Amino acid sequence: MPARYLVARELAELFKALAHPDRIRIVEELRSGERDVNALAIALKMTPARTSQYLAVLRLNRLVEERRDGRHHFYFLEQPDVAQWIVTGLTFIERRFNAIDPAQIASVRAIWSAPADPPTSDRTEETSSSPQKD
Amino acid sequence: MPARYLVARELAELFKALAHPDRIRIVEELRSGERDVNALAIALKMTPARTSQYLAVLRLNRLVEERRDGRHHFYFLEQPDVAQWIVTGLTFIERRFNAIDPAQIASVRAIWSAPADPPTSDRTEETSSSPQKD
DNA sequence: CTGATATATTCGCATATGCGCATACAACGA
DNA sequence: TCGTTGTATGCGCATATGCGAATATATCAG
Repeated sequence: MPARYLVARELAELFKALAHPDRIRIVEELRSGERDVNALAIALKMTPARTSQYLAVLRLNRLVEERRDGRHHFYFLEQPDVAQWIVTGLTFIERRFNAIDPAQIASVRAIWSAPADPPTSDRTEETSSSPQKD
Repeated sequence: MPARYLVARELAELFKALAHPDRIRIVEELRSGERDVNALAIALKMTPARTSQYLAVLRLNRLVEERRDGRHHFYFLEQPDVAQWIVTGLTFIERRFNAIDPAQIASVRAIWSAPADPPTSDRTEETSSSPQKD
């Protein structure tokens, strides 16, 4: 079995794992440290169920790891470098359509490239009005 | 509309475009210069129809460009850096499963990282036994 | 220990998208 | 016109997605 094809297949799996906006945003969120499922769900405005499913996909691809503490399941980047790699990918979407203002990409690049924000010390119980730089 | 989500969506489109082994291999082939559809189809052991479809996906995502010369449609990387970026992605699949021998990844990395082979001067008419380092 | 609550995962189902294939169609050169 | 080259279309199938409900699992009160 040709090695090049095998490797291409695994690469394709990696790309598939990241081929969803919400999964990319999860990686983005985790740059600044571990989060539990609920905190992620709130930050990304998703249900815990979907959040958990996306995390499962990322976990299967060895992109995140789980740490349990009581009822909370904390997730963190298993390979933090992947975040920077994704940022590099912004280079290749700048020429895509005109759907995106280059200034928006620049601002997102700045956010991702900046030293990660420490996790806000919010309690996970707060269900709304968490500060977001969306 | 939150900029971060918009950008994440475009990134996800990029990942989707690359989320198939054959499309990755097309990028790989094009590292060494432009190829026409038939040459790619032969090298990748696919039908011209599928090859053309995959090229269309890559073209929509601004990863390849087309140059027509008579009956032949030549394709080449619009953003050659994307090949090196994909190679970097190999870093993140080395820990995936044990499906792949690390030595295989290393060899593929070497192939991709090496200065691209000049296109073999094969005629496109040869339908089999083209030299491959699979 | 029992029951109630908080947290996270899994399941079932409907819909959408991607894939592979075959085939029809279009563009070009001889 | 005829063969070559490439693209577009339609079909069957598999997989991904989104959502709500059901099911764990852990904590806590009594």
